[in-house]
Amino acid sequence: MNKPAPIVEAEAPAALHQRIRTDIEAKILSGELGPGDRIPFEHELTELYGCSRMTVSKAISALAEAGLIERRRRAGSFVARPRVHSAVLDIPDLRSEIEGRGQDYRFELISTVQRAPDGVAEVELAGGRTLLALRGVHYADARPFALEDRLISLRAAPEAARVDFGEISPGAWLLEHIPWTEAENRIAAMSVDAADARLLAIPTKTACLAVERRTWRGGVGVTRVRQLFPGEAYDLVARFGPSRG
Amino acid sequence: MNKPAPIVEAEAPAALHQRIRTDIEAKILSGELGPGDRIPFEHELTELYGCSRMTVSKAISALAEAGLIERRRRAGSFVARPRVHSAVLDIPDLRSEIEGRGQDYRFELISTVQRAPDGVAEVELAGGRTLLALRGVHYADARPFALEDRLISLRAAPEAARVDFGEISPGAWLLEHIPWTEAENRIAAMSVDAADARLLAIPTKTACLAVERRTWRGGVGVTRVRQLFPGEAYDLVARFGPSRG
DNA sequence: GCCGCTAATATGTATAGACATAAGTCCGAG
DNA sequence: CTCGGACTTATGTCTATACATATTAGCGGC
Repeated sequence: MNKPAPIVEAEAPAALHQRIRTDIEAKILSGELGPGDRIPFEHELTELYGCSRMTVSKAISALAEAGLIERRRRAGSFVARPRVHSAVLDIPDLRSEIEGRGQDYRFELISTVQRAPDGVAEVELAGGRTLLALRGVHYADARPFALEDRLISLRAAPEAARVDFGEISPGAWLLEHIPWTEAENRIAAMSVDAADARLLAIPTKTACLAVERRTWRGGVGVTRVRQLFPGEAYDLVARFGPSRG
Repeated sequence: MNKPAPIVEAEAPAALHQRIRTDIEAKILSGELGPGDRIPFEHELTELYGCSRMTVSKAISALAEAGLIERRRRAGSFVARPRVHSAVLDIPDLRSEIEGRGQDYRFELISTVQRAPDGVAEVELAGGRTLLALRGVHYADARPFALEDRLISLRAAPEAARVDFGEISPGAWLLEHIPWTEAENRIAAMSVDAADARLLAIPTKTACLAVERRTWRGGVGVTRVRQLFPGEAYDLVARFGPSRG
């Protein structure tokens, strides 16, 4: 869990535009250039590095796209000030997550029904058709790891009606057959009720991490899934740096 | 909380390289081009769009950097297959988050001590010096919103010893004075103990979302903060699309 | 068949020049 | 003094060209 101090300043990227980019990036990250400071004009960097403006521009544009700097015509390029703490969150596929720990993975289907929509999210998912509703438990070795409640749109994935989700977990099947292009994740904490607690083999009212994910493919709702993780057993790790802009 | 179906195909970005980029992106997101498929060679796109290779290259390189496609010399460019569910998580500044909801923000400092390190994370943070330890509550209007436990490295931020954190919340002060360049966030669920519950004005053992963040600046530990949110009152939202690679 | 050389090919990087566009500056007309 | 328009400047986009580099196909010799 320790963080190795990154070696900075040492590497010399082969490509010049990348060197320019990392040079400036280093100046910003080290604090030598603070938010609001102007970085040198393109024509100054052109002289400094003895290269053409395209090369400099490529470097600075990349930084701009990464949100580190802000470019303003006629004025110059400025170090952006960080706004929100933003991080990349990996929400792993449960099977690979569990097998990556050297444990056996198993998905046990508890129930599966087809039903008409009866809620806002359901209506949007269904698009006038019925929905597939699944409930199951992901196991790591013999221990319940997560409880999953899932709705699948039979409009987006008609084949889902004929799949045996006792064989393959719905997440894995969907990723293979109806990959999503947009997603929204919500993360909250909640106490498990008696029924869920029994399925997870934990005491009632244990604090659990609830992850709800809704996915779309080209604007059409594909699935909505709620996964409940016993709080002590699991945590999500998000890595990385500041978003600016 | 509804998701408006994105209008695709309609917009025509001013810049040609962006149009090429969004064209290909659309083909990938719509599924017309699946993982592993080869996209047209640069020279083909050059003809298709009637432009120079630089322009095409810029578009494809951007897609490659975004992880949507993979480029292989001599072979061509291929649609990358998505690997993990990855999303951008916004962890907002609490003040702006609360004020953005039209509520009053207030930070109340409960205690502040300087102490020598006594744990792994603490030792790394301290770097042989003492640490500043803070405890406080973020309020939205008159209601407790989050409980914060924070360690600040006096090596990375010696000025912190002289700051009145009753006036400005530590997070805001740090962001202003010692911005971080790397961070690690952990998210878990837990039941509050009696002392924390009293500070948050909630029943003991309520499920809470626990967010722990450690930040560094150029490899030097800056701060470690644990924030406890009453589970019902708050959730984190992560947006966006698949990470590939 | 296997090794190593050569040739072909697609991408990677860079250049110099051109014109477009947005946004300040400055000055003159009213 | 203020409102517009002309000028200036820095970035934004694009071209045509050149050479570098990685990877594969194919061929010749053993």
